[in-house]
Amino acid sequence: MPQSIPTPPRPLRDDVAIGALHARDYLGSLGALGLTARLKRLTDGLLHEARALYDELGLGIEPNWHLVFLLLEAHGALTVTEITTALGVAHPSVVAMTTRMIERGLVKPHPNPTDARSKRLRLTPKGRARLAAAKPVWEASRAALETLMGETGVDVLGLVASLERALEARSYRTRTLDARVEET
Amino acid sequence: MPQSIPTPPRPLRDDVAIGALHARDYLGSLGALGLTARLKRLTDGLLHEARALYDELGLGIEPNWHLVFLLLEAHGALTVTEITTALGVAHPSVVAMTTRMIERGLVKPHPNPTDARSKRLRLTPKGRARLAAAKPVWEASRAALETLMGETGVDVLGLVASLERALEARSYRTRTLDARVEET
DNA sequence: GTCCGATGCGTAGCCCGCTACGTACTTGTC
DNA sequence: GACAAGTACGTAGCGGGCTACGCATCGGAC
Repeated sequence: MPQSIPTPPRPLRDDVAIGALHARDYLGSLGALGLTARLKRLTDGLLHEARALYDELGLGIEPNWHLVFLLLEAHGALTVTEITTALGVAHPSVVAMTTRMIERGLVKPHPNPTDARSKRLRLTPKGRARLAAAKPVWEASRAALETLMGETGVDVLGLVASLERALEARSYRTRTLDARVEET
Repeated sequence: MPQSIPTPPRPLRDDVAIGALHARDYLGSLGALGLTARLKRLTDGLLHEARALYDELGLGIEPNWHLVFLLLEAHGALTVTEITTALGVAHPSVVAMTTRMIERGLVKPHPNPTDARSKRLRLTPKGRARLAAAKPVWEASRAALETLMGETGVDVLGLVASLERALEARSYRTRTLDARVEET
């Protein structure tokens, strides 16, 4: 039987400061209840650190453009929809990224001869230069992440893949609703 | 030796559509390079699903308020700073959350007799009612997450904790910079 | 050829996280 | 008591994600 949601341990007097509450301690004490918050903190932290690092190194790009760069390098020219399906995000997110990449002259839209609705995006010379400058950093980042994962002694990539698969098979929403019914 | 960043497999003709690229396949093929993006997708997905679920059930709260509710329930009244340190996020994020909770009448600020700069936040009756209504859902969510984690056969919470510890000891930024130097 | 549903892209609007900065109020020190 | 340094909170501004909606174009059915 899983531990239930913690109830007030001992309601302190309201005019008295609580003792030092530390994030890792508090979130950790919640078990699965704090999991999503911790994961969000973790991934947001990685993103923000990456952004700071990119600025520091003067890469002139956003960390999130990473995959778009690699995709365009590998395939020459892609439409917004193609990028969207490859990355598995909502298309407005891709539009937002590519729009800014276009504004900065890293990517250029070319009319699509066979379909006037879409346009193919291609890296500009400047975009290719930024990509080349960023690659060593990505390579270092990859090495750092592999070391980090190695330290944990867990197949992190495999775990992420199995979580993706599990949630694709049965969504978090469904799982929660089902668990709710069973309780009743 | 780790695999390096994939180079264009076979640059397609630009006016030709690429084959079906699927998110899980593409991101998975990148190994560690796609890890942060996949984690972000995963956690954002959980957040958005939770939001939709809360709306569907008419809870009238945001998923992220979860921890603030539990914290206030357990400690009666807390300042913004106390919540900030407990959750381990930047204080403007907490301000944003609590401001909206106050606007919706779930939380009420009380002047702090010993320090005019700060104010203590306390749940209102309405806030306590929302909390009570949400608890069963959190309980179901916890059960669902525990089952999900169990399916993976990995100690997910332990893994997250060890990642947090490892990154706290040596930041992602530092790790990447160091890996960069070693390459040179 | 015409019409209607499907598709591609863009915008609007909401919430999340962060850093940088401003403004009170406290506190420590001379 | 006065002043500097530190602290608590709030705001501004930037980037990220998503859903809902609008508009033009495509494509298949008739």
